Amino acid sequence: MIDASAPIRTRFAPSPTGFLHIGGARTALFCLLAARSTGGAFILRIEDTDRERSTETSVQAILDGMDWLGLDYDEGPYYQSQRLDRYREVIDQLLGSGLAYRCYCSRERLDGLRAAAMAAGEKPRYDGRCRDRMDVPEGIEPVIRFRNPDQGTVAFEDRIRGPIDIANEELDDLVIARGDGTPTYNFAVVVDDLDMQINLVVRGDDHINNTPRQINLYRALGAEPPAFAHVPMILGDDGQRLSKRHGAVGVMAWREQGYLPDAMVNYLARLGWSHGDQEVFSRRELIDLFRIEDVNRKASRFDTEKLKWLNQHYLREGERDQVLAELAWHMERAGLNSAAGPPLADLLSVQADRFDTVVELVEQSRAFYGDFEAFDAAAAKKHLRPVAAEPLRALLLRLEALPEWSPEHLQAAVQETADALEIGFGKIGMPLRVALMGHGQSPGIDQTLWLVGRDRTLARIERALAWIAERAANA
RNA sequence: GUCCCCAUCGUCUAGAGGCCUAGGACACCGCCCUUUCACGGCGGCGACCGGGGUUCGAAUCCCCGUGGGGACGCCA
Repeated sequence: MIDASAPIRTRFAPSPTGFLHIGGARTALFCLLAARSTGGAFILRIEDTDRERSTETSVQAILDGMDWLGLDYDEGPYYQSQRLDRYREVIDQLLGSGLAYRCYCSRERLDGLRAAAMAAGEKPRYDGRCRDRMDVPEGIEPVIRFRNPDQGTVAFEDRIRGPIDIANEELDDLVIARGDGTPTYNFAVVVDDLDMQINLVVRGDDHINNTPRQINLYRALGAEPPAFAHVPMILGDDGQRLSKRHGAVGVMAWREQGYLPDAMVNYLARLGWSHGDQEVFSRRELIDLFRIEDVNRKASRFDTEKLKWLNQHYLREGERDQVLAELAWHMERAGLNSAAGPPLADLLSVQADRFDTVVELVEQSRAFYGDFEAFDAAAAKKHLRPVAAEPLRALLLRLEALPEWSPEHLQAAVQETADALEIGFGKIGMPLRVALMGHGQSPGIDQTLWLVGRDRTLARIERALAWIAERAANA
């Protein structure tokens, strides 16, 4: 048995056949948390034994995703493709001791076996035909199969699910090496986890069925299996299994939509794991409070609405450096020049609590960094009317004379203009807002003026006045 | 089909036999705040899958059913 208080060594072992998706990211996060919470180590291993499907691009995408989320590993990345000799060695060892054997059965025969078993209402499994085969058929590259025990049951204590046992009769002699000599998944993981001294395997619950056969492999190698923790899967918004149809497949796609790494991590942590009623967790708290046995058993749905809420929270309260970095990234992506307007820190100070995502924030801030083409028709029709001309003209004079372009002075200027004309604040505020932004939505008028800046403000008020005059002339 | 897993508000979850007339969060609906849009504050709506047990007492334990998911590959 594994000492529960010993430092935990976990690994995240994705196969590079796509980007890092939500489910993988959460598994990686749980691995990291389980390890760090005990002062252990988190290892990254790339499972690329399937050369057909593994790509360099995918490896990079996974690395980028983890990097963006701040899921830093203590060791790795290790690549299975670089450990082929080691697998060979273990296979020979197994072959030598009779615990594995060569199988010459054709795929056609195997397919037939499978079909027949299904038809007979049984679980498809290899019939062991080559188990004790003595002859060596020519012209066939045999696969290597593990001689699985056919008596008894394999029992293990899942750290999340509790006790699980499966009869060996349900298992068959799995292929551990392909015809070309490369190892298959179930075998390579065992060798790797052993060599890397992993003592807790955290992975998706679709692997529960693989666990007994892997345990048999550990035993055949004379080793004690590690502890296992199978985390439930994450479903899409619609309750269906996550797939390409769900739009944002990779975590980087979420970045593009304006979500922050800390929000994502917090959301993912809370999906399938909880600590009382707490919703917001810093990374430090996550490490301090996380315990793998507190993870849920039920599959959970990914709820974008709640992610948005957390994102809004982190936009407002999150670590400034991270938010600013994401903001800068999105500004550039939106084609906006951060240098052509207020400092991003100023922008953030007034816009942070107004939007859920960085993308919305940036889109609604365009007017601070460049000119807009035209006024929003409805807003202009409602607010840029002849009655607005006088207040705007009066305000223009005050603003031109303003000694200091600060929110306080700006607020006073607008208020004084309204007072002098004996009109409500809104009678001047709304036309001004449309004049400055092109539409009717913006932060408080003082902050809007502040962010737009003196030169642009004066020019835009004049432009609005000209527009009003022209419209009156045409009427 | 066979085996395995799962099951509390629409969603994420608290709950480890009495603290539960089931708590929190998101969403939704009101009200308040207000120069727009938001933020925020207050309040509301809203769930223990069904049936049997066990027990003085069950959301919590057991069994069956139902529903969902997963695995059955020379993929991982």
